Amino acid sequence: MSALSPEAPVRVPARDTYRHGDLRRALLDAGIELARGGGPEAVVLREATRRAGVAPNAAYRHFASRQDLLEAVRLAALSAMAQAMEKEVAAVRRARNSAAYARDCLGAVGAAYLRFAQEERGLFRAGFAPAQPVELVRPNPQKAGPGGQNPFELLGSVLDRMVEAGVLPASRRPGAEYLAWSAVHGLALLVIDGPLALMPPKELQAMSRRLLDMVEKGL
Amino acid sequence: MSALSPEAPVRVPARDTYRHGDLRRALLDAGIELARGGGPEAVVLREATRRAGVAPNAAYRHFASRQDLLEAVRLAALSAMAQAMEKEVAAVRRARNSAAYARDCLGAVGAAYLRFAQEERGLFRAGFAPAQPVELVRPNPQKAGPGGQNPFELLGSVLDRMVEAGVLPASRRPGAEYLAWSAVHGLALLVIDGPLALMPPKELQAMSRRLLDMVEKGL
DNA sequence: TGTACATCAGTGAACGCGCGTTCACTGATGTAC
DNA sequence: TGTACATCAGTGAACGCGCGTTCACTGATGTAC
Repeated sequence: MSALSPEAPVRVPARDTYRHGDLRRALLDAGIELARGGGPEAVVLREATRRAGVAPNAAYRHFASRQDLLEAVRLAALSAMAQAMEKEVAAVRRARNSAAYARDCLGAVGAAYLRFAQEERGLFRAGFAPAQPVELVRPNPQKAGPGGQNPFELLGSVLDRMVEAGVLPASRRPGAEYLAWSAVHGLALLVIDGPLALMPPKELQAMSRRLLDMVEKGL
Repeated sequence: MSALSPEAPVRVPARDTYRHGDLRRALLDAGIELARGGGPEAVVLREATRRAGVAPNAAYRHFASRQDLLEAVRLAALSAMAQAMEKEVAAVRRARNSAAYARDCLGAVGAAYLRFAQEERGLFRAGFAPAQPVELVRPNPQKAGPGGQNPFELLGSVLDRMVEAGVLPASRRPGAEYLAWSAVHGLALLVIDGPLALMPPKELQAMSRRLLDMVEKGL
């Protein structure tokens, strides 16, 4: 990944004026790229300004602190994740009965989550960099996908659909998102940071399917 | 936690000689205490030497680098965790039939894992600080509990017991530890770093039980 | 339509920080004779 | 039992590092008259 290489070509915007244009966006983009390459701890203010071709302190016109920039990156990461999930759910074919469809949607959400964790390891980690924990579950347009739902809400919708389709007893619905989330989140972390990092992709695929199966059956 | 407070009383060993005695042990203990208070990133070489009452570079007689110290702390953390798990499993009463007993043991392993994560948040995080991912699953006496098994092996033993008791079909045994681990690990992380941090302990308890239930049913 | 002026996005230089790590050293310990 | 000497655990001083952040500034922009 070029974001990781020390001599990565810095994209200097070649300004005609010393006014940047949209420095906030440029810093955020740089921050996202940094997170993509090295997770939350790679989001370094000075490096972001370097990539934007600007003096280090210029960042303070747009972000109150390094933490503030990181927070913006976090929201962007969650939004990207929501987008990936929406896309995967949208691709589920509606042909069969509603029960099977609802189940497939849950599978799609889980699979998208796991895929995102693997393909965007750095962003995934940045998305869960501890800030104030309250917010993660509340609606927030900044971390939503195109459909306006954040990852957590997307999972909730899919579970609702399962209740409607009669696949999930309504009595078991409350809190079910935490159970499903736990299982998938745990696997994601064991894969990207932990002992499953070396498992061949084939087996990993199978493991993911088994896990989603377990969740569905166990919910 | 006093380890976090900046003016924590530094325990100076009051050496009679300038020879320390067991500096390696003292540095390791300091490192563990640091991790306990602030997770892996709080394991700072200089601070460890400060707490041991020794010059910063003295650490290099016993650890090749900061990373090396952190690694030792990681093994200690996993060992502490194994110990907690062993204790909890040992406390399960054997009275009832073997099937119920096997199931209870799995519950005990999971519950101990979750409790350790909550009560020893920093150590827990240090235990999973990414190093070389291979090792986590292989036997290693340094991360074992008194019984000689590391956390992963403990989980495996309990699952074996379930197969013997006829609670878990043998065909589903291979890889089952990853499924169970994923679920519990995910919940642990959502609780200590994530959105479940604010959930009242009562509800958390219930959530844990539901999760372990899901695992057992879904395996 | 032209000018004066407030606004504010960026500059340049500097700060203090604590970190990990290296160097050449000193002085206690244990062993060989 | 006493002495010479190798060993090696700790010292003291210093290094370069990149970081986040603050200061007083400069110069382009947009607005009011």
